[in-house]
Amino acid sequence: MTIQPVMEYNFNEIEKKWQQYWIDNKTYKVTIDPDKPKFYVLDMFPYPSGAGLHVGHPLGYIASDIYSRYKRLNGFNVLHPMGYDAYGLPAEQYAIQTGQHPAVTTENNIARYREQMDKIGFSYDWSREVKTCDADYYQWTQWAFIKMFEHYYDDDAKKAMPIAMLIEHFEKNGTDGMNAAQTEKLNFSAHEWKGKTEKEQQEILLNYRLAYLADTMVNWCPALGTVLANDEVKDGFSERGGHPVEQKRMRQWLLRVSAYAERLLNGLETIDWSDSLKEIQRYWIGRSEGAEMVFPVKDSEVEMKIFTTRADTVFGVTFMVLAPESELVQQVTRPNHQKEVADYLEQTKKRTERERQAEVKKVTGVFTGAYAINPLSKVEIPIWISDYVLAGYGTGAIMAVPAHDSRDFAFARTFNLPIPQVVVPKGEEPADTSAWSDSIDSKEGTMINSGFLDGLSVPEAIEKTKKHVAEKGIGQVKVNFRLRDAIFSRQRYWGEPFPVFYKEGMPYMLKADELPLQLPEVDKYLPTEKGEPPLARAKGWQTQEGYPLEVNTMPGFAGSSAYYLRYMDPQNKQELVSSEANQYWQDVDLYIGGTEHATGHLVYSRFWNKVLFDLGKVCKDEPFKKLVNQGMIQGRSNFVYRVKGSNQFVSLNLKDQYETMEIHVDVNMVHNDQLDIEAFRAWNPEYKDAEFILEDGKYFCGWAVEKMSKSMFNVVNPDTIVEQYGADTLRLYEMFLGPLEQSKPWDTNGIDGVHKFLRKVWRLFINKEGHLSISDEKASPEELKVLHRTIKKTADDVERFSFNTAVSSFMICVNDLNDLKCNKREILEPLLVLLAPFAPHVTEELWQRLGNTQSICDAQWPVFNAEHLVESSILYPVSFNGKMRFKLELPAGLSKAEIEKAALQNEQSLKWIEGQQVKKVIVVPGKIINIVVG
RNA sequence: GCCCGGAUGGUGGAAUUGGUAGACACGCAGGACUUAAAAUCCUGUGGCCAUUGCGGCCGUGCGGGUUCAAUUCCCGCUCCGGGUACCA
Repeated sequence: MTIQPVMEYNFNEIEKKWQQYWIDNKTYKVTIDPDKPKFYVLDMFPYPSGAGLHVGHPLGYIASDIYSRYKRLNGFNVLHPMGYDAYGLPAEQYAIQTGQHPAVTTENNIARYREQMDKIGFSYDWSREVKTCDADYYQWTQWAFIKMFEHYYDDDAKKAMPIAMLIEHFEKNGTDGMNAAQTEKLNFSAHEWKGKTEKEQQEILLNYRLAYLADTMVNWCPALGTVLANDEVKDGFSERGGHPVEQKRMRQWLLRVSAYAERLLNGLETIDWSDSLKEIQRYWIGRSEGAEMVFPVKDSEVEMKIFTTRADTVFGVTFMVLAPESELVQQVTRPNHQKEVADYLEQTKKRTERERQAEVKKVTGVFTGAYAINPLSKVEIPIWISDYVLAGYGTGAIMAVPAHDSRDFAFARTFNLPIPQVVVPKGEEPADTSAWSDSIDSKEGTMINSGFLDGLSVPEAIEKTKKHVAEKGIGQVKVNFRLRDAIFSRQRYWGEPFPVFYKEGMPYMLKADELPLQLPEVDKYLPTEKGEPPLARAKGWQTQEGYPLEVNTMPGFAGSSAYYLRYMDPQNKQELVSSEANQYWQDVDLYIGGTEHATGHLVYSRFWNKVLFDLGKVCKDEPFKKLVNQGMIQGRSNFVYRVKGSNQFVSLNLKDQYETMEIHVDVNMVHNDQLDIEAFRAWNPEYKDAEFILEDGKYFCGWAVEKMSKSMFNVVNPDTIVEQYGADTLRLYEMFLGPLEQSKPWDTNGIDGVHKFLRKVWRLFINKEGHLSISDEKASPEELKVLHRTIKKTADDVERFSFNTAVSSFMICVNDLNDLKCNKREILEPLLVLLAPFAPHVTEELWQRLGNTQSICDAQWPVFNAEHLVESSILYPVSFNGKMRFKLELPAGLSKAEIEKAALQNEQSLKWIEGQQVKKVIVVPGKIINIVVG
């Protein structure tokens, strides 16, 4: 590194100085101030991993920091906090391997994260820091869980209600007239309810509570020794670690997220998130409107209830299919088919989730020997069992329409079932289905072979069938959701303990004054010999009365579901957040984070918030008003080319002359794709005596975009950049790299450009001797135009999160001021304010040198004055047939006709018109002139 | 398979409502300053043709279309990235 002369821009010294100043003066501490409008800017808080921050993490933090500072300069009281999602699997895995307490490693990692963040100059109010593993914080996670246990969802009121009201209802009317979200449909009278034991009653109530215990099929990950939520599983493997996941039946805590499906869906209409993110959530929630229809089973009392979105195709049904797990399987199977069915069930049970995923195309199934009766056509149709029907969706049973559903089609072909066509696409004739290789689309077309529906269009037929079915009492219109309840138990140590104890095997909640229930110490972070979770190892893990405490812990998303509320009032000992603080800060105005949380955190926290909203604890139904996704920073790897069988390395453009091997090199010893040969020799003893075949005395490396990871040697640390170029350069460069939302590789090739820019800024103020050289002369119209153009552009760009173009506009401005040799205070002082959100350190320094005694954070955003941009003349591009040919300077304010006349009379136009006729002239005043000839 | 994004010079990218394609920056080439280097500054830089000046033609993944005018709108395709996957 070169040594900076004193008078030059010395970023190391400046940044240290101002970071200390901000701490000493509590510059970023924020309190409730009713005289100012609030603005809440939030980053998704990080999980503090052992690897520290790499250069990709701060991308969103820098963007949100710029926005926060910008809002503050515009007079807002800005809440901009940060904390840590401190519970998680990696710390626990590390603890299992090393025996070190996860609290210790987590604390170390947090310290490292903090140190790295501090070097970048963020404007976080650290006095509001939240760590999810602090008892002071997780007390409120436990509290919220108790509230969920104590409430159920009323489908009529469309909100959460106290469970006491449900009990009251049961005592008066039983289940009659009650409309609550539930796991299983129950029917009992008030008399029956009163006749039950407490244990039985408690079991029944679990069917309704928002937090409940139930036997369910869970995603069990043997390698991690725990269950996982749906969003933690990708393609049959755990998202963290990539271990296989299988289905297993277990008694677990769940959150009744599905009760809020409709509200979670509708809420999306009211918030400003990207369309793609909303689309992901819509799909995940998966609303579908259809009909529930009843098919009687022949020679039996049993009725099969099915769900379909295409009731109109009911005349095309040739068989029924039950999910293997369906309760009806036992009821309908005929004695002479018992063995085949039992064999099939055994066989499907053995197939893991992974195999089912991998063999989607493999069709399996078994006939039950029973027949159902089509309620419309009265035709008898066979009932089959197949694992392509899911127990968890709809009713676990379907009516199969093979001609118009590809899965039903494949099944019918495999088992030789009839395939009658019932919908004919527009402009086509009925076809011979035996010639088809797949089902045909039936979203549009005309009904055939469908009794009273014949000749109707698909939408007409759907309506008519629904009506018919409702009138005849065969079924009802029904809405189904794909969204599942969230499994909330983890068989792990490093998470929030449940505030739960057991009496006669039934769960009960601790009292509010018994919280927090602290995470106990254990001798090992492993399951017990009996296979119980690690907390079962804790000594005295029971209540004072001796009741055993829950041994599962909460999942990762528990702690992140309400942290944004805690930041509003982080030290409150009485409540999660006071109503005063909540009324003032309300909700998050801007949330920045990665799109990977689309189906996890961003669903759970919306759910959690809605529950608290229903309980009157928070004032907003939706927690995150606007959300911006930052793109991922990918790695950019560098390669050297070793000549095979030698210790010789050949530069990129000469490598084709040799037989070479591509080897990853650490990108930190490559600059602009040029290898630092000395660093390379020192990197690894193997390369100590390496020889090089150079181009023009330089060694050029090849490159590729890959994941940022240690093994590719392409991890870049923000601290390295800060040391070399300064935090202000890092901030500007990360923004300059491209649009915030776009994923892009980290590439330092352009960083010199932004660093050079900051030095140019410095020199506008400071002369070669290192003294302030500033003039109080009145600014020229030209200088004012440059400034005001930049004020407008910067504000517009920041408002629409186009930070890369904002940086460009600063560069243009500084280049222009350089050309004008401008060193006037009237111009340079406001310019500093514009730049302050992007480069807070250097602007503070120059601001102070200009004689200001207050931090630039509290300056005022300059007022834009359009008058300075008024032009007396306009340089018109003149096009012929749409092609720009020359430019014509005309006075501003001419009429269309005058502009047209001037353009046609111009000497240069004659050449382009020559020999042709002017057919038309288009004039857009202030923009363009287009002359059509031919 | 389905849904959503994207594709612009050697590179990152700009063009906000259909109106001058390539702003800004990197890299590269040449020059100034210097004993030399670094730093700094100046000039050029989409491709092809012409180069004596002017200039001309092509060009925003590919093929069509709408329009006076298309990177921008419409139709059909290719490739890349993300989400999701038996959801009836």
